[in-house]
Amino acid sequence: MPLPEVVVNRSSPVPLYFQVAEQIERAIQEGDLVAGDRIANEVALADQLGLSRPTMRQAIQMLVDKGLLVRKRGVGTQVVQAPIRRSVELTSLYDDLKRAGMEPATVVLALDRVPADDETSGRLNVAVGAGLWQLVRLRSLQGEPLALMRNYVPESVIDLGEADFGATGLYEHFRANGIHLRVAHQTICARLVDEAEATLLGGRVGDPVLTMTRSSYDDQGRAVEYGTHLYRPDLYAFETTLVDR
Amino acid sequence: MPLPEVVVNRSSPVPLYFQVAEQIERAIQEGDLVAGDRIANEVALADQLGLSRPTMRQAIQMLVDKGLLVRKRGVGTQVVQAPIRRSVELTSLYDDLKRAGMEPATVVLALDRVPADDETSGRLNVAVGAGLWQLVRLRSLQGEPLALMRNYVPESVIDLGEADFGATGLYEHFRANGIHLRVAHQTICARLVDEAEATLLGGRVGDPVLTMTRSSYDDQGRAVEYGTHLYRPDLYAFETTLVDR
DNA sequence: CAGTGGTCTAGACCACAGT
DNA sequence: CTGTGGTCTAGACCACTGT
Repeated sequence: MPLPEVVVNRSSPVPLYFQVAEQIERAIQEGDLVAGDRIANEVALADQLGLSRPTMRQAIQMLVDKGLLVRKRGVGTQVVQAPIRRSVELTSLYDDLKRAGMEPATVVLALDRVPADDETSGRLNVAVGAGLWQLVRLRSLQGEPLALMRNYVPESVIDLGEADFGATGLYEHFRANGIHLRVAHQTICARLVDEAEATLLGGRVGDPVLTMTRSSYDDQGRAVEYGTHLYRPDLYAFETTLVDR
Repeated sequence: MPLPEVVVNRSSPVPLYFQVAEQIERAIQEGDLVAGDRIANEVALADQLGLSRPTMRQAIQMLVDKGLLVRKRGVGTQVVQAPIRRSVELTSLYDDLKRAGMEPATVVLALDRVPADDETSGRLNVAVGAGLWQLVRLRSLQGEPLALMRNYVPESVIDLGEADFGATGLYEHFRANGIHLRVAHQTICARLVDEAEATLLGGRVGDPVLTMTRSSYDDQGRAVEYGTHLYRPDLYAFETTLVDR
């Protein structure tokens, strides 16, 4: 029984390869397929499900890209011997926490318009002096400060004046306004907090912080957001899955 | 001129989609295609190059996955407005530095056999007490300590006793012995160094460090390596490119 | 409406691994 | 040698975007 109970619904708007990948992923997460198991070959699977081989292959490729399966020519496809973790996706911390069922609270420390300086103009591909929204937020989890976030968004991209960032994440606000993020570049490093940061984050001068800077681009390739964030390393870490392609 | 000077060599062993992707990437990096440029549609490109549409599509997909292009249905494919950076790959720091033309020096502080404890056995999917190679290295750049790396490899995977890790990276040693890494899970965080670490890294107690733990899996899905590394944040940062799929 | 990417088919041949 | 994934073809229809 190389792959139990996968069925596809051809009248669903969900792509066939996605349906198949979803069900295989669930089989892995529920233990029907365990680490090291080999699944049937692509041709047999495609035949078994009544799909063409390219479609079946696309389903498997999706899980290879997620780091759940590995393929080896001449051998077959196997489940990776790794504990179950989700891969890093293009979301904000707010999304992360909500998905985990936590209830983060966000305080907006500043929301104003500033001219682009050398740093932000370069990151956002706008002229020096161009109008930017500046958003500074402190995010806490059960009363404990977790992250201090500073974001810049060109005025030409969206009007942030109307948004309530105590209730809505920045990325959620983008999505609701038809801006679809596609690519982001992140740099992660560490340093010590200064006095102002320590006060806000509930620590002392000399505490370490994780720093993350990120530039995000939408589906037109346009830079829409640049952020510099500080995270308390005792409460947050970055997890990534790398896949060799 | 939507896509200048792409030619394919059908007698080359390099896959056609790879040849095409390579040349488009070079066109972007050399400025022949600049941020915001739209390339011709898939059908036209395939026709122009004498390829089938799926092959042309695969070439474009490769660059979308790298974060160089973005696609939008009904609109087209455009170059992302981002400064040129390489995407994170599944390599060691040693590979990174060598590629950058730097000459890192590595000192092996320890190479011995230890029994797996609770932590390492869980990370490597071996029994508690199973034999592991332990490798501790200090990496420096032009005399300046950069990273302190501790790695564990099951004895059942490979014999590390013969290797010279002053001259060869761990990943390079894997490759040379037919072990092909495919997937890795990383966690990045920060803390303060203790006294022993500070001495080795050339700093003082109270300095911040970037921490990274990584588990790597080969093309059979087998856990082959677990490492906990410390990086000096003034000399190193993690860069990642995220792509929404 | 025309143009674009998104999905899907039913084959084919090849390269590599293991027996 | 057999079986596997890797690549490639020449079409097709659909969904979405912007005019």
